Amino acid sequence: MKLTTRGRYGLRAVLDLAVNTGNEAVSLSEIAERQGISMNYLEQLIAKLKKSGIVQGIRGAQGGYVLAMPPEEISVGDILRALEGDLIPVDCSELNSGDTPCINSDTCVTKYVWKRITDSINDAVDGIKLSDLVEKSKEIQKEAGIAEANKTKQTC
Amino acid sequence: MKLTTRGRYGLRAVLDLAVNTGNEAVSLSEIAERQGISMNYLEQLIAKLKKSGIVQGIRGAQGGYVLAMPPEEISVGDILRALEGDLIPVDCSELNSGDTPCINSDTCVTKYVWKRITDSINDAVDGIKLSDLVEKSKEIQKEAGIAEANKTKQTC
DNA sequence: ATTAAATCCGAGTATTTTAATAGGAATTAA
DNA sequence: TTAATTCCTATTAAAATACTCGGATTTAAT
Repeated sequence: MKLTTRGRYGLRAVLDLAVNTGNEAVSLSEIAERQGISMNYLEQLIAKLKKSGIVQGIRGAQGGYVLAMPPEEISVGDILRALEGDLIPVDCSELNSGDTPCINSDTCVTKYVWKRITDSINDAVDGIKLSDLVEKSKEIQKEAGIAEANKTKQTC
Repeated sequence: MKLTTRGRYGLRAVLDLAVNTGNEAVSLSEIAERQGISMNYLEQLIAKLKKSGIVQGIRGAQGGYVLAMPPEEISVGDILRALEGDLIPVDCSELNSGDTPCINSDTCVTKYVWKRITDSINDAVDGIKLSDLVEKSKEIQKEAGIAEANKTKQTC
């Protein structure tokens, strides 16, 4: 029941992008350095975010990435699902229409459990917008003093 | 963000035990057969449940397992945590006191996300008691007709 | 036109986790 | 005494994860 580094790194990357976007696009190398994540790996994560329409790539020199939408319109749920796939605790046809119908659907009781977990997770992450995190981030930066940079490798 | 077979099989095993307990203990081979789970594997799962004080083993011939508490006092959360470990989406010191304190705790913003997810999952599973599932199971059995047995291998 | 900075794309790989299997020791009712 | 059963530990095949690597393509700046 863990998120992978895809979700963890990826969310931090999008937040970094949102916080550090000015007039110009933000390059992957900048994000990778600030967040202490390998650029090669980050590349794969941002590809997923691009495919889901969360970020937009700008090719060529001085290129980079920008958010494809205003941060108010991007939920943490959108980001995590782009990176991790559907946030469902089990492969169950009652939760995922893509699955072949379950033979035991009639007598299955645990499906109620899986449904509750699924809904609670998705409600939670959809209730948080990227803009909320950006705001929180700016508050915290103010409190901690702008000088204090992010030098250490973070795992979550 | 998936439960493993430990959580899925294990919950089904406990439910099977709860539903099929009469005056005598229920043997693992019975549960394994009814649920279509390898007995050797189930053994490992039930060991975790025993360690967490959810079931009690009765050794020797005609032995088996019984619930260590009435099903009203066992939550699905208790069962899943016994099988999967803490239901937390990331290894973060803000969520798990066992972790070494995070260096970035001051400037970390994603921790708010992890906290919300953690709380929502645990609230959801702690709100469902084993007795709720047993009841549901009996309702469904009645509807489906008692004759219809669980012959197929179920994955969730 | 050339160069350098960047995204884009697909292949390969070491490590870890999962999902088992296997074998045997200990216990106890019949 | 036997058979049924829990209990315990070790091993292993397959899958997933978390990367690394090499190169093609695009484009702003010179």
